[in-house]
Amino acid sequence: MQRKTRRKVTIRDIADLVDVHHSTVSRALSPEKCDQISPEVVKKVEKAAKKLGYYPNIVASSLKQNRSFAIGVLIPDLMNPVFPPIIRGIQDTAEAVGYTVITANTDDEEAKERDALRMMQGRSIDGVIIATARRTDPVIKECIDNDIPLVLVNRTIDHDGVNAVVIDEDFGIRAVLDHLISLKHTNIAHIAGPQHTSTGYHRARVMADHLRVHSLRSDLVEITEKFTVEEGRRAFRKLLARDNGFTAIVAGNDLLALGCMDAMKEIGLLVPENISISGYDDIQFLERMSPALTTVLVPKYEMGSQATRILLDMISGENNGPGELRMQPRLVIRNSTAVAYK
Amino acid sequence: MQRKTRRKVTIRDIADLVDVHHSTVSRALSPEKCDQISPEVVKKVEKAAKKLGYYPNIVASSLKQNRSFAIGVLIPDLMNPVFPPIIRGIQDTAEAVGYTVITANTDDEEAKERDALRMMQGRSIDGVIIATARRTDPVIKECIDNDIPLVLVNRTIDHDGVNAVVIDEDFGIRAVLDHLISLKHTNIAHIAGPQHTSTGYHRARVMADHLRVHSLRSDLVEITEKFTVEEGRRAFRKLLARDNGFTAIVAGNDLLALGCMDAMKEIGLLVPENISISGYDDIQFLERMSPALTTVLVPKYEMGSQATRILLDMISGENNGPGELRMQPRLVIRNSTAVAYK
DNA sequence: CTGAAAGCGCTTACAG
DNA sequence: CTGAAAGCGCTTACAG
Repeated sequence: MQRKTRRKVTIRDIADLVDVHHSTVSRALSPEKCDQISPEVVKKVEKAAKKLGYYPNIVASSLKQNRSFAIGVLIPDLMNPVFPPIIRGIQDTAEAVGYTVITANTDDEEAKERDALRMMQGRSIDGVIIATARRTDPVIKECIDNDIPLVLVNRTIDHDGVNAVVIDEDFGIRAVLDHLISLKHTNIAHIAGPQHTSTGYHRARVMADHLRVHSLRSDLVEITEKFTVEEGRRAFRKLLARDNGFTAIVAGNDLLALGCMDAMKEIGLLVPENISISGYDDIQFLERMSPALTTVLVPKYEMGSQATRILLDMISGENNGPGELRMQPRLVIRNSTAVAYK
Repeated sequence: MQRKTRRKVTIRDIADLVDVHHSTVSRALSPEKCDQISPEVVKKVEKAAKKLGYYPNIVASSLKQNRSFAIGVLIPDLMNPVFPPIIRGIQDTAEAVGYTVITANTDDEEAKERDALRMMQGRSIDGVIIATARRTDPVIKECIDNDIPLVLVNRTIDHDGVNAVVIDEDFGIRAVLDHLISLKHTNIAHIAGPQHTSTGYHRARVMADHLRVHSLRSDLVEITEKFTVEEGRRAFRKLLARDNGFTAIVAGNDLLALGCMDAMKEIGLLVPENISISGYDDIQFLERMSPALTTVLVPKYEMGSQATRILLDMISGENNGPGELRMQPRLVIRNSTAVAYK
């Protein structure tokens, strides 16, 4: 019954079977053009297509149309738990309208970013979602110059003129601070994320602003180079060596917070008894940890799907100019924060 | 300086610049064929390519060669923490040799699996890695019939004749059981994964075999429909309602174990004081949970990269026949298991 | 070592 | 409503 290496069935096979020209088959099978073809022919073509097990060669169609119905996604690292939900949001939204998504990990290295983008351009992607933006980012600038439809997610760049889906950092940081202040904390430290990222930078800035508004110290800050557990650990030790006059820490994200907790454990400090700590992002399973980390929930899946919607609109020319979509985060209070001990 | 909507530079642009035929350019730029071209011409072509910012149109090349240098990956759900490391292993290995990977979530639904595979075939993928296998799987059968190079990862099918990278379940389960037996547990329950998956099925079978070898009860089993926290919770309650004579549980994977722990917490049972529990997979952050879950570490990243290596060999015709690569897991003892209380 | 031609499977003006 | 032709950007026998 089944031949070895069966040749793929093409539009021409259908044309032969129905006895029309293959261009007619192409039209009959196209949702936009099938109304140019008589209903009877359409029906016959559809039947033949089904019978032969036809499915379109997207590669051929891409080449001709110079669009691929694929979008690219650049993330630092899939194994960082913030990203899977974002990507799932992207995939679900893109696939719902027949788009394929290609993701690449850049490990925050500019070279990998460039390579990934090259590859994606070689595959004629119709647009790209970038979660790896640095505040001034030559790769993104290049995308803009090359007119690749583009939306940033989570992080953004300093210049505007580009679509981005980000978090209302002011709201998020203020929620944490108000929470800590209500717990009588007056010396609040900040383990800041990398300052070349908008998230690291803005959270730190907003922190300082609000501390000043409350007339609290704003100099208990340690800056990290990466949003990782190890960097959080390192920064905590450094901060503590410099000044131990704080009772609470606002970490730039959850991984940094976990690193701080590791460092505290090592030297016998208790959370929250000695020091309260909060994270940012609300990655999976935080509620099961010991102690369960208080954090700012970032709507990851929704950011992914919103970014995709915007990108798809750009691709179809329906997007009305670049802008920033600012999503609302939400404070999630768990038991890593408690009343200040002194 | 920069024109709006610049036309992409093609092989013909280079040909014009160097003043050779575009087929010569194609050969000069091809690693395999550039030795058919005089070194001077190769050099000139390369220079021109660089100058013009040329990068190949993979879509066109795919269409002609009927291969795409892309592979597909089918997983149930990116947000399940087992999969990111597997995928990262796949991506790193594939990208190192110039391949692109396209992943799709199937949510364990056959229809989505079919759709995803269709899409991938439409994109002329050169092969596919499947992490969603059921023991008898019509979709996989279809792939085999269609001669799509294929390797299964993590789960496999009952029939052989297909490449698969799996875990040595016998070794893994035995390690857990020996550990629990050494802690004086004699009534050991099993929260089994779905029996239509090879992992769920084999772990349960191996469990029963080894319990019998030790002359222990092997009837304390509750089967789940999905590898999820919620199913673990449900199964635990059901098991407990039926028979409470156990002091330890071997869960079919980590998520099921977490579900059991949730259920225990709800009714005031302590882990490990009242009941010891172990998981399987060793997903991220287990060591930070309370209690930290004892589990069987599955080398996820390595499984991904091995599966990819095998697939790439199949694609290039270097694979010597189908076979099962069985990876060694490793018991990780944490504090969810302790000496039996009675 | 290089060129000219054909073709991969589609889509789309252009006719009629 | 349908057909014939051209072409998307490559690759690759076939010549020479």
